[in-house]
Amino acid sequence: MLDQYKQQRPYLVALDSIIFGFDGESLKILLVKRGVEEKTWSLMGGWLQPDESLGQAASRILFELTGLTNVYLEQLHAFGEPNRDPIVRTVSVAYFSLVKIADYDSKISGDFQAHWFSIYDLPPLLFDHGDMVDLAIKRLRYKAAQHPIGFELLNEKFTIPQLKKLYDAIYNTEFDKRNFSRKILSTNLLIKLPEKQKGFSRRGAFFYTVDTEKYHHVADSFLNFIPS
Amino acid sequence: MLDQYKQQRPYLVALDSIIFGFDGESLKILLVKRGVEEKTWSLMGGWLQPDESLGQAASRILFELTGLTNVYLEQLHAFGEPNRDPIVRTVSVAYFSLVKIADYDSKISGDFQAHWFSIYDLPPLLFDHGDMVDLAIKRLRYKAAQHPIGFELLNEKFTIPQLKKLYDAIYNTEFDKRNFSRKILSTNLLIKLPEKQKGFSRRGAFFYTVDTEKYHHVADSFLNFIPS
DNA sequence: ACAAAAGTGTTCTAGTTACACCCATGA
DNA sequence: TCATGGGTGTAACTAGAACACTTTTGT
Repeated sequence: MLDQYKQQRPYLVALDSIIFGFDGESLKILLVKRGVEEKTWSLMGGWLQPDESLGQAASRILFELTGLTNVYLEQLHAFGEPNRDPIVRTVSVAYFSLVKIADYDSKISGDFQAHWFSIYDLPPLLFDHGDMVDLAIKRLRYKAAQHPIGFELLNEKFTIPQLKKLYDAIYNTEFDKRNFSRKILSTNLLIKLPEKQKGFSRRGAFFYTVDTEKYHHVADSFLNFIPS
Repeated sequence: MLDQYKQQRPYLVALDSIIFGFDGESLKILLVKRGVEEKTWSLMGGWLQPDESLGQAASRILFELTGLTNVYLEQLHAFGEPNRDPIVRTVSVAYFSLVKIADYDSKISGDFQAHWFSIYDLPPLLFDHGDMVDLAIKRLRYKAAQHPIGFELLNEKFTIPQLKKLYDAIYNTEFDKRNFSRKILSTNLLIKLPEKQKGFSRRGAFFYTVDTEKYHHVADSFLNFIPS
């Protein structure tokens, strides 16, 4: 190995994931109580292994703790304050993830205590995980305003009122349902299904599904997605 | 140290900066030829030291190589493919920086060969630095569309035509000067100075300067900043 | 007086907002 | 039949796009 490399100090590299879910009413984050600090809630996290990329590591850790695969996962920010982990200096790369809460299997996390918390009512968090969450919420709002990523938090089939509730929850406001549905439908990203949702309202709302073809194709070209 | 930590492998952590500058005509990036790979152009980079945060390290490295302080520096993305550096596994956190090209002192980089390249005419780059640059350009476009960060690339005093040329260069297009100046001035972020630029055109264009007070205040609240 | 860049105004269009009533259905 | 949530239309306003002529001044 070259001198230039030998002189350098290595550091532990961790991955932490902010996992967003939506239960139909409010926007939630999945937190766990784990190892070192059993008394404090923290994000789901783990260590980078020698044979994997950062994204692969985040994805693996998410799978190990939740059983979920094929979820929306995006790098958020690297955190590296010298003392962010008081035991050993660790650089943590935070990811944020959007999951379909119904697909999450709570048995998987096994020895961990895991719980979904409303983003408006979070407990104190380990290390700088609170900063990570704050940034993730900001990023979600920023991003969801311009790209229709909200679908990632809903089931395959969903209704317009459900989607509106999700956006209401993300922005902690109430959008106008007429403008909302007009704007959403004008993207032409939704396919109306013949079935209606039963049981929730008397009339029942039509189910829609995402035109995944178009969705992935245009995913990068959106601006100004929030309705009034 | 706890077992959980001991079992983990540490990695080298590097910082690499994509440094944007604008010479009045085209948008440029500062590249160097350095140590290991003397034949290949690369981004300015260095190693994370034990006592500094990621941002501090990026800032220090930028200073050491360019003499610049107080520049716009923003974290871009962490890159961690297992073999991105074929010699030793290294995680690199990329930053992007906007500097006033006139302030850059080429003598500082000393033993390094350093050169400004047009973003539309870049040489092959070391490791995954090409990916970093691509992402940085994308981010600059995305960001400059919504936040008036363009000022960071110009001198204290600048003219509207200069600012338009900068935006033309960023987006590789030509904006309409009437719409451009209307939109820029409508932000109320510019203060018109009594002096005119001499020597470039016969008539001379008025200088403006940024109302830094307002600028920093509203920096986070901009959307839809690109004129037609 | 002319060349070269600076500066400025208007019309048209498209998108956003605000707002209220009828519909379908199960109980 | 009535209560509940689902679904839709229109008018006013605002922002963006397209477009051309006049002004200043050094040579």
